[in-house]
Amino acid sequence: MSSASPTPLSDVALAQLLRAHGLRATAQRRAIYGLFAGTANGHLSAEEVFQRARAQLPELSRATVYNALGELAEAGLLGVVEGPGPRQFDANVSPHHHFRCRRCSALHDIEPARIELRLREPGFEVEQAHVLLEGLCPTCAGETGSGPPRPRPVAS
Amino acid sequence: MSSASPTPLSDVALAQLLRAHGLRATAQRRAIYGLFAGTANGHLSAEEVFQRARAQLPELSRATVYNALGELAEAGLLGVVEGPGPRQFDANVSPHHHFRCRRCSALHDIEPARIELRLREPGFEVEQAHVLLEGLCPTCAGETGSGPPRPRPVAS
DNA sequence: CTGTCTGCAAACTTTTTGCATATAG
DNA sequence: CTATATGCAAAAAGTTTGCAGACAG
Repeated sequence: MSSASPTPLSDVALAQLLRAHGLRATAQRRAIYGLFAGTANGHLSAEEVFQRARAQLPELSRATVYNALGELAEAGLLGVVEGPGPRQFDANVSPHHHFRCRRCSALHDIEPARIELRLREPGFEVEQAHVLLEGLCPTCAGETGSGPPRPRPVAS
Repeated sequence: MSSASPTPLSDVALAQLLRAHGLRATAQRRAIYGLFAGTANGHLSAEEVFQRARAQLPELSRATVYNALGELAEAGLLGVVEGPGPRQFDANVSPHHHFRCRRCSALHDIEPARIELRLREPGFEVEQAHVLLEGLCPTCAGETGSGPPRPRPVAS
């Protein structure tokens, strides 16, 4: 979780990806989307994107960040995670779920294949499901409450 | 869904409920919580609460509404639903899930019993699950795309 | 009475918008 | 060259806060 950036994706590749999705490959969009390509399954808020991207493009404005993120999300290149606090944008576009540990506060990605979900309610046509599970992760479940509860700050 | 208000709850009952939860039974809180008691499983935003409650208490201010809603939620009398757009407060405190129709934007409550959910991931101890389903509700699924797609603004 | 709650207004955070300029294709 | 994207700044939307006065208990 510390520095897993398995897909540094070249500027050229970024540009091609953007254009393949009907977006002009501007420097701003390349920088912004590049952040996600280099952040594995990281979740970033608009403000975080703004701060990081501005390191490369000091002229960058928030409006552009919001525009770009919205366009990237609409193009299907980014996922959006709503919740308490600011909207989070997610490099992981493939549908997936989350597990939050009530002890260490870590947020784990859960692959859809790992979850068995069925709605027994006639008439409703389910197209997508967002599941947030809460409880104890393997690590914290192992430490049988003997250790002190670690309220890990925020991390991800 | 139109006017199911099975529990009009008297002012006295409201006051007792509030005090039972450690909150002073002020006129504002009675009016605000009364809205929910009369709204079955309705979801209301802070602004909607403000508008409706002000009908009874013209002096009511937004700050008080936000304060009261926060206190009611913290006291366990209201649930909070985060999502796109404003925070929604929920009269239904018992754990349950939601289904949002992508056509009419309505938010339906789904009882936990209606959902079959299992995590096939060893080590994780699930204690709670929050499921948000998206798709077509019975009404919109019935209108087989023949009717014009109604991107109903916001309504709820 | 006393501590909590309210109303007001202002600040704050997050996101959107209008318009002139810059740039991708 | 032309349509689209950017930057700036201001506004909109949602929420929180500080403080003097009001009210529940």
